[in-house]
Amino acid sequence: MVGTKASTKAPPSLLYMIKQVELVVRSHLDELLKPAGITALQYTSLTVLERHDGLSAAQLARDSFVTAQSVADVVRALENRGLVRRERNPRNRRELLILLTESGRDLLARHAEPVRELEERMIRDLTAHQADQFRLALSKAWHALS
Amino acid sequence: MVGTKASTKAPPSLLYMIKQVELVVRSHLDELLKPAGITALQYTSLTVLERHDGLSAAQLARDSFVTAQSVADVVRALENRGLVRRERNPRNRRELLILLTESGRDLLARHAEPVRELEERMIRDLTAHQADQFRLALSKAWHALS
DNA sequence: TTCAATCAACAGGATTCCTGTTGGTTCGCA
DNA sequence: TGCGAACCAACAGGAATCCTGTTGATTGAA
Repeated sequence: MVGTKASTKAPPSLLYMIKQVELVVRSHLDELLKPAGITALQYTSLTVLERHDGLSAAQLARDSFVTAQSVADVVRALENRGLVRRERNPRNRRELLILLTESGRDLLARHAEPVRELEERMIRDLTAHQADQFRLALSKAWHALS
Repeated sequence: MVGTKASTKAPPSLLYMIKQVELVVRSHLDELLKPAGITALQYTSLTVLERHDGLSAAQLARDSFVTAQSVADVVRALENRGLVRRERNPRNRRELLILLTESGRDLLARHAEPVRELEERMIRDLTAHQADQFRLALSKAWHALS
């Protein structure tokens, strides 16, 4: 992070620091996931589906502050790799539900531990209480802008 | 953030929460910057140059955990818009220094206040102390992964 | 001087994101 | 009942962001 070191100027903004942390996380995730042939964004989408299997692309888009079209690009990539499949919602024929496949669940299981270790490394210099406060601050920041 | 509400499942990971906050920040920034015709990423690059005018693309790349080639794409866009110019480093003829133009400084000045308001809105539900701790946690997280 | 490291640039391609449009589905309301 | 508003997926097309691999120039150190 340029500007971290001693300087007479103002500290970097919180907005900038969040971006920098997200950036370094993504670079580690991409490295971790390279053997699996998927990007950090694709992996993140899979973890969302792990929590909420059977979301529609429109729901996923609203959650992600991007357009449905952008989500469709990611979902198509995941579908081509056989990690998700799509199925018409029987209760609402407009919607196509996105569902994890066995292969998708396998991929998530294979990477759960390395990703957990990455997160532990990120907060290794925080106490348990500080980590809780960090989580709380992120949650409040997200709510304030949503 | 899907999964924020009551659920029997585990809470979303910190890695995920960071991404979500960065995402919602970027969407607000993009909205803010749309009239200026630049993206959130391009604006962020400009603010880095505001702090450290005359960086080389290679330095910028190392700071951003992306390749020099990716940085070059952003810099080219900024150069085409007349917001930065490039100039051979007289002390090291390999390097091309990236410098803000008057137009670039104007753009930064025009948007400083709205961006500051966005950041204030983000932390409106945090006390001053909590905001400081938030900043500290982000800094420690960044260092732990760099 | 020679060799490794560094830097910018080019080619080429994948991914992520957008706007705008079309057509099908659902739902409320006249 | 039917009709319009809202919603959903998909297509076309394009911009922005990222990558690998390569080339050539410059630098600095052995």
